[in-house]
Amino acid sequence: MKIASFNINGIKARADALTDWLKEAEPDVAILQEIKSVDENFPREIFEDLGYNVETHGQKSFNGVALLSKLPLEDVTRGLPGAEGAGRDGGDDEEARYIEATVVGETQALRICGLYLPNGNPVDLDADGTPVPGSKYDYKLKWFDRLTARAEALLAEEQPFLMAGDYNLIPQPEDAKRPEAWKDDALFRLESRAKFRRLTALGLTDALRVRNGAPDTYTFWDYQAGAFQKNDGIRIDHFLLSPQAADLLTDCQIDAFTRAKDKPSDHVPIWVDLDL
DNA sequence: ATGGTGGTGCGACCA
Repeated sequence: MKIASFNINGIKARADALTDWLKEAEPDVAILQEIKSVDENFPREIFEDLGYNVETHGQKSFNGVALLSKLPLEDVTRGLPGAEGAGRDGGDDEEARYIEATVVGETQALRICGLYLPNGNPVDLDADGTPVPGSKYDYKLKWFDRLTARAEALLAEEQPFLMAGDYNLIPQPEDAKRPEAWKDDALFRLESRAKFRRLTALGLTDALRVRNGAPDTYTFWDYQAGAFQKNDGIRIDHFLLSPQAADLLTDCQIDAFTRAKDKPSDHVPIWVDLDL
């Protein structure tokens, strides 16, 4: 089963590019981020015509995640648990960044968690260096904690699951062409990386890291300054697999070719193949 | 490096 993740940076601008890639790559499941659309305006018919079931968790203008699947999507839930009081304004977290569903393979079921982790910039710190409550950076770190809590709950079930999407996180210096340029950025600061490490240390496998240790392997290049042409990229889109899912992993690749086409997203797809 | 580009949706805000 081929499962892909793709931050499309707006469904309106990317409908054609996304359709072309789906026809070429033929994933069984596509986990989408930054649809930048409310549910009612997502052009679901385009993807239903290609044989996909469609589940969205949208929002006006920003964020928004979706799942496309050739197999039925069961037990769909929207939103990361722990939203109560977790918004930046102290209210509930209403940003559409998380969706879960179960797909049933030939031998067993797989829980799929699609996520769009907050960017976290600008980094806003108190005089003593602690993230300012209510700041974007504070929201990112707390969102990481909620994701980790969700992973702990799923791990307790000892079933195959994966958490995939745009983590807005560069795990290691080798995951950036110019790590020094990202030193103080929310995507690479040590506090952010510690959160990611804590999550993976629960026992989750970074699928690309174990399947493909090739250097200069990135999933995002800025639109500016010819970043893609210079391969001045970062690896921030990740597949984290539970132990039971990691046992089924047969491949993990990045479809960087999509970045060279017309009207590309600034991200490219990453996918895994699981033997289920 | 000061967003230099690009998306959403029509004024900013986000990345």
